[in-house]
Amino acid sequence: MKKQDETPTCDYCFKNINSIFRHLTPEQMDLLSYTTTPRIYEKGETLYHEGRRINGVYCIESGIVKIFKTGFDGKEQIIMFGKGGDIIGYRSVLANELACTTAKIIEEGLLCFIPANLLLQFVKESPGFSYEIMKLACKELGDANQYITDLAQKSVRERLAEILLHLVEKFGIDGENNLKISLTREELANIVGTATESVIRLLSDFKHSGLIDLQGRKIKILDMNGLKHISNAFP
Amino acid sequence: MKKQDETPTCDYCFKNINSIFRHLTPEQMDLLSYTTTPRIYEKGETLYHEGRRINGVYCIESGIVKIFKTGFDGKEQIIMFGKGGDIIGYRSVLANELACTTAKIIEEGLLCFIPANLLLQFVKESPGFSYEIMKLACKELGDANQYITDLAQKSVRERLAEILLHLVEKFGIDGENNLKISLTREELANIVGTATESVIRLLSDFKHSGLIDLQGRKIKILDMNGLKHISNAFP
DNA sequence: CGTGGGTTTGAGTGGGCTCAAGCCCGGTGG
DNA sequence: CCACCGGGCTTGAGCCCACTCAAACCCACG
Repeated sequence: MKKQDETPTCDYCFKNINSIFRHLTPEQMDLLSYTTTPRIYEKGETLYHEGRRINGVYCIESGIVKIFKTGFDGKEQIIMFGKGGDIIGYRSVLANELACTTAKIIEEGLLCFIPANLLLQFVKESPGFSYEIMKLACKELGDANQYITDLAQKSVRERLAEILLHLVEKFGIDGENNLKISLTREELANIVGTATESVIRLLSDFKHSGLIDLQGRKIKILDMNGLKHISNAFP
Repeated sequence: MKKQDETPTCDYCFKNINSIFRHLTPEQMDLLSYTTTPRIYEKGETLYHEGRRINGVYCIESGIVKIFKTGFDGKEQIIMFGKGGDIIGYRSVLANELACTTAKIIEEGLLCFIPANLLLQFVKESPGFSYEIMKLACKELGDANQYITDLAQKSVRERLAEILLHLVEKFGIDGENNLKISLTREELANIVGTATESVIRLLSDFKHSGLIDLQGRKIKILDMNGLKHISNAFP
């Protein structure tokens, strides 16, 4: 929560070995650093709104962003989370469509905004960058297809177990096996695609089966293999 | 069903104004025509298998391809259909992963196979082509996100109505308002993500409500607006 | 010490699944 | 030509998962 005095930098985003920007030339990197201004975004801030125009993408240096669609009756469906190193919003910019999701900060962090024209310039100029973005989209598409199948065919119980494992994979666990991301029960329900009460009952069920332990929002993972078994995934 | 004597060509795929190949140079187009050999694929043939390596993509000149994942218990989940002008399999080739879906012909037609290295060469050489593929992936990603939300939040009834409208949009209707794609009840169920019996009951329900008419596999669309209303989509 | 957001628990219900049987129709072989 | 077969389609019965509604609890915070 304490404010940082030093000028924030986007080293993790831009210069990391796995960064999608790693194929840019030094000149392009300079342009990127020059054009973008990283800043701290606080919990609850909205980066972009479903259905509105989006004139750039966000690169996440730290923090967590939830990306969701709003259904017919106003219920959120969480599509994915973004964390350090991720780039979000590129779908709508590249497809030149209105945003199909809303992005909201759920854990404060440093992000930087990259204007659409700069992104498009890099796409045109750099086949390497272009290819990275393409791979990213294809990867997400594969994940989406998997989730469609799960939603269509698996029970809520299976899906919840699977989601817990996905969260472990993406955000990791601390020294005491606690999941590093903190979500409300409702948010969990909005990932799994079920009612809040169902998540509560199933979590409590998992706890009594010795698979997890619960302390408020902290979820301690006790038996990964048990969860894998329930999820019917992760072969 | 009658065999064609003339050499098949891929004009629709390659030279159409909306083709993703439209930004290729004449030399690249020649290379494409020279390298690929279009052929008729018959109903039931499998283009590629989920979980196996895929060493190229398919361009559909005519016919219909169903693309599906196989769930834990062997049930198919249809992810999308491909028709004339579509290109399929690029996801796995570009992400350099095993195929995440299976592709099977459900209506015979002319397709041509484009080897992975040729595709990748074009991606590297032609920013225009690269951008087209990127847009395609982004478009599909948007559709996938929408379907995730629908599966998670809508009833089977709503989803079935929506799927019927999607099929009208993609495949059109003939002079008598019959849907131009012919699917088994089971296939319909495998799109919607439900049991075959549920589809049958709901179709019969829609028929009694005057929304559609049924003659074997033919589905006649009588009331688009009624379907829209039920689907809670298409604003 | 109230207030409100999040969480938990219980009761009741119904959408949609499973299982089972029968029907329809085109194909096949005696 | 007819009997048989099999795949797809339809209908019915029963059940259970998961949703809804309602009430109470917890706890951080002003």
